[in-house]
Amino acid sequence: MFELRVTPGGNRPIYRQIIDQVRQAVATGELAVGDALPSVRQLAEELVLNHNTVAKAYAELVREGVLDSRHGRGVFVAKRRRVYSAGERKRRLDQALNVFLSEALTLDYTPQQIEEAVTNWLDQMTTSKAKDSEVD
Amino acid sequence: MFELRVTPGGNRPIYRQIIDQVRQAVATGELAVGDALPSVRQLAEELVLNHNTVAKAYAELVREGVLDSRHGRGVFVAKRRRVYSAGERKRRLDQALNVFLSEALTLDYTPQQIEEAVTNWLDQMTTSKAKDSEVD
DNA sequence: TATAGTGTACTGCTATACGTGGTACACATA
DNA sequence: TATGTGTACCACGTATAGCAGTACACTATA
Repeated sequence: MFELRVTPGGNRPIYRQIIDQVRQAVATGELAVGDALPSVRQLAEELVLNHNTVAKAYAELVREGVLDSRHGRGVFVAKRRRVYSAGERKRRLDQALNVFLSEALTLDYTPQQIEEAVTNWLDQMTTSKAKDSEVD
Repeated sequence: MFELRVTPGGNRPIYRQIIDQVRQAVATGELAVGDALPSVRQLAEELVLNHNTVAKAYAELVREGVLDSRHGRGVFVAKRRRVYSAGERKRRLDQALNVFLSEALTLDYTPQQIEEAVTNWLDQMTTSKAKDSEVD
């Protein structure tokens, strides 16, 4: 079962935390294509949040192509699809990478340690569930 | 010479962009220990910003241990030092890594492509200038 | 000593983001 | 018909981002 945890008052906004965790769950295969997510109000009640906050997170995930929403039915994990142009896609990766590496290097981790951490996480995230991902 | 570029109205706050770029410049060695940074007002004028915005970015970098500020003299690249406990340090790395990987995987990059991108950037960032970093 | 440049700390103001609370409507399903 | 769904509002309070201006203490240099 898909579990979500959230910490209000953290450095990261609540709806962002939801986005991060859903992204990760989809990436690892913990949530498979077609799986239903908890309804807006149900998840809001679980996490003691306002339903608008949950809806905001879901809406962004739909915009990103991670989720599909069907009016009156619920929200579901979407079939993999590209929502950004090639340039925009690369631009977003570069920015994310730049932010991450600057942070890691500032924390005084060595390049070796960083590469190792990345590899470990990727292994951990992708070996848990088999996934078929065809990419150009 | 150390150059900075900033885009207002972007998804990332201006003072954050300054922080990111200074972090990166220090990490790559483009800015060496002891180097002076542009003064608060000078940089503010260059970037057409308020000096408070620059001061805010510098203040955070001082808090992180990246910069030293000497009253009446200026701000300088600090000698490497740890400002976080071991636990906090790891916690921050994990969060940064989680955010980055979720983003990259959502963008539909494969683990192989991600590892390659990380390696390339680290090479590019660290081969430009030699750095001595002793880590436990 | 006087002056200029430095970091720092305020106050006030505007705009935006975040989150809550409530209401309402259209859709789907049993 | 009744219930649960996504979605779209509005109002409100709080926090963050950024600008503008002012002020003060420090440092260096003429």
